[in-house]
Amino acid sequence: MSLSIGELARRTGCKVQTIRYYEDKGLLPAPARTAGNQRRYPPAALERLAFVRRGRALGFSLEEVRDLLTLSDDPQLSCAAVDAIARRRLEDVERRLRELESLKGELGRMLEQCRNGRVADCRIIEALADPAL
Amino acid sequence: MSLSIGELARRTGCKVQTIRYYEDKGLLPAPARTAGNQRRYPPAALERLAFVRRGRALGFSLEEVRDLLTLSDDPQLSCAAVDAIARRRLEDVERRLRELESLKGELGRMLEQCRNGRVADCRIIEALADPAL
DNA sequence: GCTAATATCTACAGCGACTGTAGCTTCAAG
DNA sequence: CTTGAAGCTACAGTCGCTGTAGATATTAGC
Repeated sequence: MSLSIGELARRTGCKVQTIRYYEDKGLLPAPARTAGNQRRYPPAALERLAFVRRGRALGFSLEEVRDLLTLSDDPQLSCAAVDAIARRRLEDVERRLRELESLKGELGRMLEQCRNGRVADCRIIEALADPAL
Repeated sequence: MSLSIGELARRTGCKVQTIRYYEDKGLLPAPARTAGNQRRYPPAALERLAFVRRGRALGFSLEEVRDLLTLSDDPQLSCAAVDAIARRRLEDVERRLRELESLKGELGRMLEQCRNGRVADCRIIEALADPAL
């Protein structure tokens, strides 16, 4: 019926401290407490936390996840705001991809040229020390 | 001849505080000081700092950069260690690239399906709320 | 030489998103 | 009723900076 924080953690693959952290940051509502002050969650908390985790796994910031949660709580709203958040995120991902692609290229070239000799002749060190880069 | 920290910052595109931070973390040697306790750098500091910045731009951690600096300071050593650091970094980049590619795919699919209607019908929110993901 | 503007100094707080720790209290099983 | 696991709060630490406060130093113009 109601879940302890440990149960909730186990079932969502999330650490206990992280759940408390999300509560502190306003992503999860403060749940009921036992007489001894321990948190007891309704089953719906599973879905809420899973939503947060999936959002995080997709790279949304906690703030974006909070916004998405707020939006999802009001189904009458237009979903343009949701679309905008996801679109911004996609642009971030694409920019990061381009950056990483070029890093990959540079690292790859550096490694290819490394003859595994002395540091004195190392192309990797040279590349890092080269003012032209 | 010798550079103030501000000059060094201006010439490397690095913030003054960042330079002090690097010194604190052992990436840059503590420079000479004026009578009034201000840092004065020899010209070689420009190259050292540039090395650090290029390493960071390539995604090496401060610790990796420190290791690379130590290696580059001893040109007699085999550069196998340098190669290993760069190789590990390349693997990180490649892993991250794969992750981002799949995120890009997911975000793209979510956005494609969004009809810009009500939140109630929003595919993005649905995707986040879907326990199957 | 004097003043005022600018630069630098140290020490510390804050970011984001957790994670770990200490020192308790509570809960559940036997 | 005991014991061990789980939970509680509060706080420190991670990484790589960045920003701030309040004091001191340097430099340029007059």
